[in-house]
Amino acid sequence: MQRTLPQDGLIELVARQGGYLGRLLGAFSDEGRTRFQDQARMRVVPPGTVLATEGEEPDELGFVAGGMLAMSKHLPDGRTHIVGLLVPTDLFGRIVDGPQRHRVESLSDARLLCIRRSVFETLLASEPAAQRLLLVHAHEELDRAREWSVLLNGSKVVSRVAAFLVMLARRRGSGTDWPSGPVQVRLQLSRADLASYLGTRPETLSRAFHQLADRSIIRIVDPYHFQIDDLPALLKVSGQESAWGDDAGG
Amino acid sequence: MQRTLPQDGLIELVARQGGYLGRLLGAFSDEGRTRFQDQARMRVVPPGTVLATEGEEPDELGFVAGGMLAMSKHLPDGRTHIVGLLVPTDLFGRIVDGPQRHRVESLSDARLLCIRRSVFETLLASEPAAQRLLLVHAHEELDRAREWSVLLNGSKVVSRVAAFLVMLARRRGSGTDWPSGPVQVRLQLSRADLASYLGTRPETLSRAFHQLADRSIIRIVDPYHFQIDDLPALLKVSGQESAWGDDAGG
DNA sequence: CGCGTCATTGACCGCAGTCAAAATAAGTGG
DNA sequence: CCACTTATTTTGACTGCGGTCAATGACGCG
Repeated sequence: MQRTLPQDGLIELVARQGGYLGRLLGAFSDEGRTRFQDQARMRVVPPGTVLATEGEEPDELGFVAGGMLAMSKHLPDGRTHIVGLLVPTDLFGRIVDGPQRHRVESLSDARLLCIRRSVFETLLASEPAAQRLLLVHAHEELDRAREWSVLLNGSKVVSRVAAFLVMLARRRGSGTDWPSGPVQVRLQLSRADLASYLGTRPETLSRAFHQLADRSIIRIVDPYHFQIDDLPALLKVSGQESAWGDDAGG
Repeated sequence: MQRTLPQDGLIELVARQGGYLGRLLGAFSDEGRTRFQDQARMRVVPPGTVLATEGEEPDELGFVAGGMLAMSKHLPDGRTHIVGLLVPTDLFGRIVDGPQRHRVESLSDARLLCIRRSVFETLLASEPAAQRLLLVHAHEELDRAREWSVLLNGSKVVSRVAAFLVMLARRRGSGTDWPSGPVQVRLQLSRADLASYLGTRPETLSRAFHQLADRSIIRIVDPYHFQIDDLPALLKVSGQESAWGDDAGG
């Protein structure tokens, strides 16, 4: 069982599939892309692997090529909260100097494209377009984080669950507009992890899911698979209402 | 009553007093600093002034030189939430392209150092150190936003209020360590605004303040002035506990 | 003095956190 | 393949924090 997979093909694949890493590599010069390819290595990790802990200064950063990671913080009372999820093409680890501000841990089996921070930084120094992309991305993340804090704070748990399901569905059908039929989504998190992310408890989560099922909005295939039967209703519950089929004609 | 104040002295003052703008100007070349000084102008605005609304693309960005601004988002149900406060040396407006993601509004009388985005951007293009600072700052903001979402979600309202008071006290006594005596802090927000920021209602806020007063942790001088009588207890309630006098010996 | 604004206080109630237990899924050894 | 253990999800009963509605009090202004 090899831990280091054949790289070149995968990197190209990742670059082609778009997302953050794709755009970043697209902003690179051919030379930079080649150097990145030479220096990066692919890692495969099982669930529960801690990639970085709060306070330490890791010398590697990485892109998620498959699976799901979580960024978590722990409160003084011992509890721990997931402040963000990392999905394929997302970057983790510190781009700028300084200690890690949160723990990074794999929630599922994951494939990671890793590169030494020093290498990445010198590489970046000669790629102004990539630098700018990094800045743009940081601001996008910031906006997302603020929207998330509003969602966590302003709405009931059913709304958060609905919003999360919408997010999964949107990611699945990205690009093409909605076929108005049922769509299956897969949950890659345990109830406990999802609860931590949505700022609630597993028990309350279960109630929210079954409330949506009772209202015929979703169908619970098994604890990790859901079928969305009534997307408009789901959107309404999530509090987003519009902006699905309306702007998907790109 | 002049709306455009004498600039040069003020800019230098702001630069010297440190903070984000100070560091940014410090990273500029002498030439860049001069050009910034030439192009920036000082504005004075009354409370309630809307500097930018969600969706628009403002052609100016600015630094807060005095007073307090709020970044707010409104939910589909009509309610509005303050997602961040801007205090002196903070920057507002979009550095990168794209529409404004939240409304920016003055909560008090405020002095703003404004500059056209295009000017700032061309200025920045020849200042790599400043560019990097911008990236670092964006990531710091991101971490702050995530910490904030944990605070909003994980703790009770008294804890949030306590944390907010600690923040005010920390800002006031910045640099020097704690004299173990009572400290006065001034609130620059209405109860409604603070409630929106802390994710609660004015009524609940009032109860939290008076609960702290009943426990002799603070003294309510008037609705906008508080005296902190027992800082350790306040820290304990806020859920931060440590990290006050311990690391202030720089 | 009357009015409007804002903070405070009180009464009520619903959502969700907590504790506890049952049901289901998943893994282990015979 | 089945008995047994362990982990995870689901259901139930209870409680409390905090949101909501409503009334009172404090303050500033015309």
